[in-house]
Amino acid sequence: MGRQPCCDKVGLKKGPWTGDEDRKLINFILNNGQCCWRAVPKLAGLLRCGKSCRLRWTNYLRPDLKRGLLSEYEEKMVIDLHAQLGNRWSKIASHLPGRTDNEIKNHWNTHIKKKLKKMDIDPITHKPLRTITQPSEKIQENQPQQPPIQGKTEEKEIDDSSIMQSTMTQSNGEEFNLMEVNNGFCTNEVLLIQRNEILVSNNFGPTPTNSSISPSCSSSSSNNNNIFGDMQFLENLDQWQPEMDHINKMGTLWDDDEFLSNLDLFLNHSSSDENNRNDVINAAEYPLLSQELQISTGDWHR
DNA sequence: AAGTGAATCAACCGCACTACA
DNA sequence: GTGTAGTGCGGTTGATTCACT
Repeated sequence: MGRQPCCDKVGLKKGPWTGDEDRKLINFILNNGQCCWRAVPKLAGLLRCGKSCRLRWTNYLRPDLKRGLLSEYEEKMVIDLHAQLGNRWSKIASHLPGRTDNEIKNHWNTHIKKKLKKMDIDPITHKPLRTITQPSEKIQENQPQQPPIQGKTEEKEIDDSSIMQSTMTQSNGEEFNLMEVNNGFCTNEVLLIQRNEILVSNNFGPTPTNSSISPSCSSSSSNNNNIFGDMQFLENLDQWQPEMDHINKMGTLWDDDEFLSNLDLFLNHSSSDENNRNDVINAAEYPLLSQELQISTGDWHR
C-alpha cells in the first residue's frame, strides 16, 4: 500500500528558503493564521510542500522564537529533561519557551553530548562512563541502550509535574544531584511556567527598572553564578502583551510603507533611549525584520 | 592565500499518530 | 473496522561556516 506523499513533489522547490518565500509565508500566516498546512503553499503562492512550510514557520519564522545559543540555564534544563524523557525533543522543547525541538536536538548533538562525555557522563543513559569495565556489566553495556521512555505506542504518558530531579552516580560511587551541578537550580521549580515567570530581556519592553542588570543579551554568560544576569521575570503578562501586539501589527503591515512607522512606534514604545532602541532592534531579531532592515543578529528573549 | 577537516544548523525524509469519513 | 488525509516527531543529510595548517 504505502501512503501517498504529503504533497506532489514534482516542480516543488527544495533547499534553503529565500527572503521572498519567507515573506510570502509570514504574510499569509499573519493574515490567515495557521490552518491546513497542505493548502498553505498554494494559497500563499509558494512552490513548497506544506510540510516544508510548517517546518520553516515553526523552526524559524515564528515571532516568538528565541534566537542564539542556549543559555547555560537552558542547557542544564535540557540535560535534566533528557534524562527524564529521552530523545523526545518536542516534549523537551515544550519546557523551553521560544526554543524549537530542532534547535534543541541540534544543540544536544553538537554541544551537550560532548560536554557530558567530557564530564564522563554517558549522554544516552546519563550515567557515568566507567573507565574500568567489569565483566558482568559488559553484557549490559553491549545491549542497546534505551532511553528512559521508549516508543510512541507503548509509552506511558508522563505527567510533567511528576518529573523529578535526577541523581547520578559518579565513578567513585558517590551519588550527586544534577541540581547541584546545575548551580543549585532545581528545574522542578520552573517546569510549569506561570504568567509571571516568562523571562524577558531587560532590553525589551517597558519594564526594566534595575539598571545594574547587564544590558547584554549574550546567551553564554561567563558568570556562572548569575545565569539570570541579563533577564528578569515579567511580573504581569499584560506588560508583555503590548509588545506582541506591536509585533503582530508590524507583521500584517509588512508590505506597506506603514510598516516602518509601526516599527518606529514599536521601538518608541519599547524604549525612549536612543542607544537602547538599537539594542531593542538587535534583541528583536525578527528574521524578516532583519532582512528588511539589515539588522544585525542578537538575542530576543521571551 | 589555499586547502582541508570539523563543526554547525536548516531542511528533508519517512514513520507514527490522530481524526474523520 | 478500515482506509485515507493531515500533521507531528525524530533521525539524518548536506550546505555553509569556521578553525587550523
